[in-house]
Amino acid sequence: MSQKSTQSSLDNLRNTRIQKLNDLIDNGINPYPYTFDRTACAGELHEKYAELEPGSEDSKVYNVSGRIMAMRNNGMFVDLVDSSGKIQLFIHKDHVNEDKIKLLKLLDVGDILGVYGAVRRTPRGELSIKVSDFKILSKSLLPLPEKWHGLTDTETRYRQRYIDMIMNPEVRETFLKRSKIISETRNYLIQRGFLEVETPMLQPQAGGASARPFVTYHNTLDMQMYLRIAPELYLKRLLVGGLSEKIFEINRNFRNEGISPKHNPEFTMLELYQAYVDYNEMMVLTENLVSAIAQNVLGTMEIEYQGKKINLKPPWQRITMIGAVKKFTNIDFSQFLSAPEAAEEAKKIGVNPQEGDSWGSIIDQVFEIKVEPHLIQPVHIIDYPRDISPLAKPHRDDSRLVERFETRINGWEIANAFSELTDPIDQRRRLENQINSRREGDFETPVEIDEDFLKALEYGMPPAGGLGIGIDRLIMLLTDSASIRDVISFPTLKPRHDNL
RNA sequence: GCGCUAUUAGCUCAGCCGGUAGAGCAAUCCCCUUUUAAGGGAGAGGUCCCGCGUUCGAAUCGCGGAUAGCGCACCA
Repeated sequence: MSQKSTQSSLDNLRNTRIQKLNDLIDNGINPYPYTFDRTACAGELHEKYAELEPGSEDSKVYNVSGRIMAMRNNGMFVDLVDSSGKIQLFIHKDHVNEDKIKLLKLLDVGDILGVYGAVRRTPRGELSIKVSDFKILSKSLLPLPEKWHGLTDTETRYRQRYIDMIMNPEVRETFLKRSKIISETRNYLIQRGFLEVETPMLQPQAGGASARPFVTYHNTLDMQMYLRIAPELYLKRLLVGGLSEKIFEINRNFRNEGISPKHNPEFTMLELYQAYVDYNEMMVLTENLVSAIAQNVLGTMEIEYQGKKINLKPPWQRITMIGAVKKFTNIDFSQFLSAPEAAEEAKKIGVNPQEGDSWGSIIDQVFEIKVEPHLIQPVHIIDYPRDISPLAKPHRDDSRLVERFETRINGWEIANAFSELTDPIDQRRRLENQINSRREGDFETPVEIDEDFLKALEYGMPPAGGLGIGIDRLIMLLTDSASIRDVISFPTLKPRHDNL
């Protein structure tokens, strides 16, 4: 077998570039220098010289840097891209030292280049930099995907997000918006007196939600630990502590469950608590927060998601859960108060609850199947059954219900909020009931009570409204992204053991 | 976890009634030189995802596996 045939095509492409790298070094050039004195970016120049006439030029020299994305006419024309946009370079032997012109053939698409030159608009109208000198800032050894079709392979896009970002400007745009959405959220809350806090991700028991946790182990403490499924129980402890009457946390939760276009094992949650208010206040806060983010990041409250127009302008519609179910199924579950009766009614419309499911759980199942798909425009679904909401305060007018709402947009649960349960005796009873009704193979219900959380409540927690917003899904909506993987820079994937 | 679909050159894709692979782009060399997916020419580049099987012969058919996407289940 010849030596050549043992090399892959990629190896050959890479070796060609390594040869160029060595040629640069032989010419006394460091292909990986330390700095470049950048004085302008592409977008800035396009803005500044928008009025420059074709064929004319300015005398001011700028230093611009970025990645080479295309080369035409043997390097005479180069497309240079930085985070602000693209600008064409005009590298002509009349304006550049002869030795430097020779170096042009050692450049490749993908290299990071710094250039010095005046701005000029070509006779054909393309704003360009008439390069007088250039400096290689990083020699690229691996070829980028072709310029026309770009990178479309979903697996490579997610595994090597950096290529995805280089090739697909809309991907950069999405992550830019993600960053803005999160900082707008922070700004909004901080401006209104909320204090940002951090609570444990590594917890001795995973509480505050119903989900299967990731299990890990601490060696020195010699104990099993869990990655948090929610920060709720710790944030409430802080409310007991009185650190601030308004607190929030934006951070990761981890749930050891299925992966789908709407679920990633680690995802970002906003949870906030405000003392002395109830869930009514949380509804107002939710719609004001979400609509303000849309306005500030997108410049509009009217968005379009996968072809569906959604208007985020407050106020948002409110409907009780039982009322919503009645509206779409004609079944009034307030007339069927026992679980067997409710199950009977559910079966009539093709929803089949499991034996032993509670009244509230049956309504929830009917809601999910029969109502949820219709809720495209923002709507607060209020007053949930008590038995599926162990952390919410009983409804002041109806003991079977709690003061809880979930905000639906595009059918998705975007927010979940309650008048928080602050009665330590009731809270203990609810958590005990939950544990007692735990079924075989249920990995989602905690095995034991978080005694310290109950102890904290016994010291006295102020009445409070609490709100959780799934940030990734909100970002999906605001960026028109079909998959949660499109808004998480490195989504969870199985590692590959081949060479990809 | 189950089902469906996909996996061929660095990238984007053809080829799939079984006869041991093709294009465009990129890369290399030559020509041209104010281009915009620049143009013209030449040559090169492949474990057809992996394994086993059927067959005279498998990229193509069968079985098993890997990874991904989508759907279902679980959930936010």
